[in-house]
Amino acid sequence: MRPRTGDKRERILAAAVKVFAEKGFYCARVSDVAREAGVADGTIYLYFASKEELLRGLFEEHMRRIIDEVRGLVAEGGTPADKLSRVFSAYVRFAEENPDLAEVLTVELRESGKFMNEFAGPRFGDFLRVIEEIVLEGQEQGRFQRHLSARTVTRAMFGALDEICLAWVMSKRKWNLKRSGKELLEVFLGGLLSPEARAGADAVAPSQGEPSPRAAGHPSETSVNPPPWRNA
Amino acid sequence: MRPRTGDKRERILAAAVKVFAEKGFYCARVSDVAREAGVADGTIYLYFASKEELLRGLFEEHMRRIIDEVRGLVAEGGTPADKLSRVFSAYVRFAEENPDLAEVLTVELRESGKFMNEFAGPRFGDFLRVIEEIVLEGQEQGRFQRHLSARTVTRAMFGALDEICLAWVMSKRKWNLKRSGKELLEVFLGGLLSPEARAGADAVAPSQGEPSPRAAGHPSETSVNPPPWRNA
Amino acid sequence: MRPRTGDKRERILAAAVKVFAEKGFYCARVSDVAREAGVADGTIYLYFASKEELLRGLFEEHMRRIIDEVRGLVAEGGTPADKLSRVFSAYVRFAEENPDLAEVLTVELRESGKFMNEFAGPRFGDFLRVIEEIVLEGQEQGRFQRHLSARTVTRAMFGALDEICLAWVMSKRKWNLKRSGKELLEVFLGGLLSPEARAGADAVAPSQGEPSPRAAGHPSETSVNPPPWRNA
Amino acid sequence: MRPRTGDKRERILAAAVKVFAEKGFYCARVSDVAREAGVADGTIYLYFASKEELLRGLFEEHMRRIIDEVRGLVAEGGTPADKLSRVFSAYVRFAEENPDLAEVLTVELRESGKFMNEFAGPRFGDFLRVIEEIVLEGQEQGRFQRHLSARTVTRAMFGALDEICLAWVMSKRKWNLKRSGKELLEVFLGGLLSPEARAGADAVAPSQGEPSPRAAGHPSETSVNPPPWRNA
DNA sequence: GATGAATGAGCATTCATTCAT
DNA sequence: TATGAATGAATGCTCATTCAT
Repeated sequence: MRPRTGDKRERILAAAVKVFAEKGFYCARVSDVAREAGVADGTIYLYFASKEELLRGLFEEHMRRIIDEVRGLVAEGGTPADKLSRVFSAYVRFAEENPDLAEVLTVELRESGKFMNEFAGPRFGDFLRVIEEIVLEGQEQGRFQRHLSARTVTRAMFGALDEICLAWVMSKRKWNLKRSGKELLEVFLGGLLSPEARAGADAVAPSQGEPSPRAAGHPSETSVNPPPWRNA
Repeated sequence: MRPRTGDKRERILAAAVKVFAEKGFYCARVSDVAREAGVADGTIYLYFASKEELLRGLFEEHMRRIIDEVRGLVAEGGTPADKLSRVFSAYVRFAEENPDLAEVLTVELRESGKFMNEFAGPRFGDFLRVIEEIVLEGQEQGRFQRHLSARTVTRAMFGALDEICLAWVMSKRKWNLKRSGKELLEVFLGGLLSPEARAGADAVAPSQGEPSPRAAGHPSETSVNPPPWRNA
Repeated sequence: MRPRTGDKRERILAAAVKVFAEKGFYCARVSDVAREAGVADGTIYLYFASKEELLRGLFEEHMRRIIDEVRGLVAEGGTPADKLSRVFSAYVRFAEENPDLAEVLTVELRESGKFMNEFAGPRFGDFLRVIEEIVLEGQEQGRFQRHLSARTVTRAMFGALDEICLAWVMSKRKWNLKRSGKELLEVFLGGLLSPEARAGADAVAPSQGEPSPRAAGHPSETSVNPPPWRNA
Repeated sequence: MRPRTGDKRERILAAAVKVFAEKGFYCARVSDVAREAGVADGTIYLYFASKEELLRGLFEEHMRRIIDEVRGLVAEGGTPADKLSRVFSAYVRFAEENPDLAEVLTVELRESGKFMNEFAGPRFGDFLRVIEEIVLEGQEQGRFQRHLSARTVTRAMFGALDEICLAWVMSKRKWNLKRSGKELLEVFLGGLLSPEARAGADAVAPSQGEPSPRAAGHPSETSVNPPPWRNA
């Protein structure tokens, strides 16, 4: 019944994600987005004040969703390691399911400090804070090493995850991203867990459950995980 | 009136680093670079075929230097952990000493996959390969966990380091980057080292030399390491 | 304020004719054409892909019209001499009525062989072919001398007509072009007609109707037909 | 012994002819001319004040030679028809021997009225005047039709000759230009000669000396004189 | 004289944004 | 609301010309 008023805004945002991912924000023309969305150029300005506002809108919209989802995952409880595990999985799944969006958020987030500071910053900070709280919780519980800066570790985890996802997107999705996410989690937990926690049952040992996994290591691995670079 | 410092090509490259870092590649005007370099607009085109070639030149030039330096560090020998330690330190020092360049390399490296694949790719791949070889060596020696994908770990390390450095640059260098680099190394070695290696003397235990450092963790730490986000 | 006369594309083409005639294609700036047309610079690019395409468009448009008109004149029938007479008259009238256009077509047609061959060539060839057919017809009927190359004669007629018109245009229209056209026709028919045809009634004897016209020749003539050169 | 001071000027002029013929005056770069001449860009400015002066110099130089040559031919005496015959032959030979120069003089002479009026005009006028005098002489002697404007006829002859030569140059010299020149002369004399002169022995009847020349006319002719247009 | 690196005015073209319909 | 033709400021790049060597 509703004449899909909201629909058009969504179509524009979706088109923007696709076009920005393809050509980059600066190379993308507003008319490209309009064509992709099936609306007139001018129509975009009924919903967004400018091309930059369109990017900001895109950011706000999706980051809110992502943060909400991550908060939900954290609220499910469990050990901090469990929570991190869920967050890593969610992040990877998100990138797999929305590669264009992942690319835009990842790449454009960095383009221009001005941009980032002006509006990407706040939301992005919220996102990092949610993760940081998990790390802090782990440190308070004595499960994570206390002498590490939670902030640094958090940002590092984000950087690592983000880089892996970007590499995966840019390489045209040529390898198993889920598995990479699990390895990442394993590495970070390995580095984070305190000796006591490590001795206990807390550790999430993803691939260690399989006895003598892949003893030969990298040779066979190559076919499983094609190099993130070497795109040619 | 005209500064005679250094070769004109170098002056242009240096100016490009500064201007691109300030405004981003797309927002920077060629005439901005020219003014910064103290040359006429046209002069830039005597050394670079286009604005894009200027960026490419900047990339080539500096990546080569960085890779050479890293290779030198690796050639100094020692355990893989030692090598990683030196690489992490060098990377951090590089970012500290060339924040503008670090920002440009980091940010523009991501802008547009086309871009990356065309010319950033090769050099960037070389860089990653050098690190990957350290990881592979560690795995072959049984010091690093064999079941992890060296490629994934390598890319994750780069992503983490890069993110930390970018955060530091963007936050106007408000905290001790060297220390963050050491923590990063500790986390990754913690996740990488095999149980046997961990038991031995191989582990680089950066902050563990100080007995129970900063048991209170984050509260006091906050003032030491201001948040990487929260730029205001 | 904005003149609504005619279609915008037409206005731009008309402006281009005027500006190109005044300053020549290469010296004319696109913004000159825009100002003359009363549109914004960018508007021109809604109708023509480039400055060069604007010239091509101008060519196509007018040559088509001219060729159609000449074809119509030929279709009216009569002896080949009659047809040539009509074509010569039409050409002269066209130059008189569209001096700017005549100048552009004439001058730019020659500028650069690349140019000519690429797009002026086809239409221009069509134009010449129409005339050549008249000459061939005359030769077949035995009215025109058969040993002459129809092609050479055709091209010579075009060159002569064109030169006369250009001289007239460049001299600021200072003399009677129609009369020059008639003389030209007379000269060419004099050279073309076969002895038999000349003896018959076929010859168009333009000024011979007037008994011993202007026996004194050039002295008095000078004031009637000011020199085509000597523009001052 | 002379260090060839004049030599360099000649080399530059020759290079300019070649380059201007290839790319046209406006598309040719001064550095193209310099490279072709084997001198530095700046050197050109030791001999010519500007790019335009270079063109003007080229014009002056060659037109003077041409005019002198034509004057010499006229001074050889004979009937006006003989003189015209020699002039036509010389013009054609000139184009055959200097196609690049012919193209430049022909094409650039027309590009831009400003150009022509400012400096090409005078020399070009001299050239035409020499021919006009032949025509006037013929009219005074009663050999050429008196009622025709000598000026118009002269300009027409030039236009026709010029057009034929240009077509020949542009078509990559694909046919016999000398023969076309002879036909042109024949046509013009045919149109010019007064009935009395025609009856006498004055007429130059180029191909009529050969009995029943080419009775079949144009069919076989096609292979002799490939079409001036139809470049493809 | 000769050079060619450097200059910077000039211009074609793009594209975010507007607004009459 | 929606349109898309029109706008015109903005900018990468060219190239004739200069001048220190």
